[in-house]
Amino acid sequence: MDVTEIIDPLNEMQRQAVTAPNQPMLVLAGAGSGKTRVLVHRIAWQIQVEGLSPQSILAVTFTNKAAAEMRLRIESLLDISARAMWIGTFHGLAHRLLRRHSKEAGLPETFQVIDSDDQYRLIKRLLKSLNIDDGKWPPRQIQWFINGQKDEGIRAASVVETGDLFQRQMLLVYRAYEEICQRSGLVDFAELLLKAHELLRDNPDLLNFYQKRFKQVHVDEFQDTNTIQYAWLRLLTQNQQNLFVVGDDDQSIYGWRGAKIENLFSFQSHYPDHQVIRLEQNYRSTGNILKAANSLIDNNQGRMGKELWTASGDGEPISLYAAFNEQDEAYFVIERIRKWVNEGGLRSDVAILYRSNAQSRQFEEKLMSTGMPYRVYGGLRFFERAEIKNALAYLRLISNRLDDAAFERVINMPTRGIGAKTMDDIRLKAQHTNKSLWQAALDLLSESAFTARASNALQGFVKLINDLAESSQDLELYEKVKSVIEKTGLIETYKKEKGEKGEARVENLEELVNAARSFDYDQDNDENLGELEMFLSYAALEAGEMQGNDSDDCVQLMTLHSAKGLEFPLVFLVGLEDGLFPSQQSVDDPGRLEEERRLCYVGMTRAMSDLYLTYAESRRLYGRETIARPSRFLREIPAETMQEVRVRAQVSRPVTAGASISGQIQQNNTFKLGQHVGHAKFGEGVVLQVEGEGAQERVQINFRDAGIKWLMLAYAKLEVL
DNA sequence: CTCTACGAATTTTTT
DNA sequence: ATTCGTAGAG
Repeated sequence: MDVTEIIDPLNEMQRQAVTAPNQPMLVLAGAGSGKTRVLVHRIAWQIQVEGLSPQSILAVTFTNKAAAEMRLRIESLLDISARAMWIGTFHGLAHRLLRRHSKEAGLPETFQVIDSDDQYRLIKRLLKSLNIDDGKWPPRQIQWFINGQKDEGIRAASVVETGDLFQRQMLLVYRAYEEICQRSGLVDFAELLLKAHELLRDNPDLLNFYQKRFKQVHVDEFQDTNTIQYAWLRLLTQNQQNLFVVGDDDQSIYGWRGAKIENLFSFQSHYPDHQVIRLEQNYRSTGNILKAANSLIDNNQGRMGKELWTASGDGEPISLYAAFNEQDEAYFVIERIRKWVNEGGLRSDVAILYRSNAQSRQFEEKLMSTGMPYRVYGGLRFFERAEIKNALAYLRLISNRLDDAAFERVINMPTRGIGAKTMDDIRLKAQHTNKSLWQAALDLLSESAFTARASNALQGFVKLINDLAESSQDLELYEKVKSVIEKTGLIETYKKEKGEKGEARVENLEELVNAARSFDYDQDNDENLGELEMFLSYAALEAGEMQGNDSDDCVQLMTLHSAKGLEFPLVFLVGLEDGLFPSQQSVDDPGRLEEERRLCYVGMTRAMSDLYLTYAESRRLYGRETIARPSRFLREIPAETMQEVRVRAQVSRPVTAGASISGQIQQNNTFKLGQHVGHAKFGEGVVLQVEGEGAQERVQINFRDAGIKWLMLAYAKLEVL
């Protein structure tokens, strides 16, 4: 292969990064500057030119999606299989290490990965068994504490005690939690990273082996690494100084979950011989958008310094729309999307970005009633659905009877007459004898400690699990899954469940069988573990996307956080109000405010050619009408890049769904949004909405004294003030 | 065990 | 407003 293929598509700075000699490298890659391209080409360069073998390449990302994309692009560039390379998420690679060296890591060979929901339930149950009031000590907070400590690399045993009551309580649970996980063979996400770090730290031979094996270590989105992830990277690269990281301090938006933007600075002192390369040429957005984004982010302190520029022109100005309320905001956005589509634009090229999920609703309703296809990113993923997790819990229990989390989950699902009392007895026994719930249940059964009824029910359950384990022993994976959802009565229960919900659940369970059928076992077969166990790990580590409506041409709705890394020709950044964005909880803390600003920066730089910023003067939030001021971020954007859209003068909206589908209806011109009116009985008020036409026309009015009312225009005698 | 009612909370999310 | 979880009744 010709080296020009690797080099030619790169600009000068990218080329410098790709072809740099082996030394620590920090590539500060602005939004849209070709960061993934640099990583991919760098790896290709090392294989093609430096002669590294694929197995000496390690590349770490944060999401499975990013890892998959990188792998794909390397394969298509080099036209070789990237299978031998270690490309994956921090968690995925940590998992692989722990599977290979479970003994050295002090884990049972069959350990299983639990997701945050499992973790939450486990903690909740733990509190109950420790007799801790979960009202006073919210499980969420404890989960937060435990994960926070683990992210910092701190074990319960090594927490520095302050004598603080709060801390003492947290620590108590942390210790108990560690114990129960160890006993049940369960590993949570943070534990994967922590254990992987300890594994290398405490086993010099292993560390040495991997240090030698990985000639180059690449990290994507380095600004998002937390303490333990960076520590792990340092262990691997401290001898060979072969760490190549790509990141952007201006796009660090995960500080709230432990990401340490400081790692970017630490890198420079930990690797004194490093080289820094800045990628500032942007290939995505127009000049106006970049100018605006640059000015905004310039308000942050202590940046590493970077200014995006583009070789293409200024483009259209950014549009700013001041909506009357959140309804008006949604209507405005959807009108503009319709216009875009009418002019031949693709819906899938349009994104509506918001700060919090609750904001999607307004847009969904209006999109739905307009009949415009859309897709909301972010809800429950496939493997996180309750029915799926129930089925998986059965499989887990079959694989490992010590799995207390799975036991608790399915002991009475579907209901089989094992109630709270029986469970309490089992928990108590387990706690006293320091055994698993399963063993405790067996012990209690042999002691005939239950009423006949409870005893029967419990025996039935024990037999069910044992029989399932035995009968499915030699079955194909998908047959195992099938047999589980049928013989446990799970699918039967959901079939009886009324309505669409039950139907959807049955479908999901059937889909689970399909997922098992198409599970690619060979790929991960190097980890001497059963197929079922690998499938379960896969389910936990890769929760799977939502239903794949990818083929349809849909408007994309998502939070700003989930938009990172994506780009769209037309972007609506909505809800730009103080208190909403930046969120109320951040406005008083300069650090958090800066993170919000970076979030805004990320949002703006998603736009390729057209960017709309909108805010509502009044918004219904948590059931209350609130008056908001435009976001402070708007004032940080230069006026010459922006153009205010005024539609209220000509168009009276919102319009109802039916009306807007039928198209160009004539609206009355008397009662526009925001119009002050008087009513004989209700007094003075302001028009909020107008809908319907002719005799059906109604207006919604916010009366100063009487509150918000809908009035039929034909009957209500309204007076224009 | 299931159903109803009431109260509390309510940024962001991946693994 | 809405959702979610728990407590108490049936």
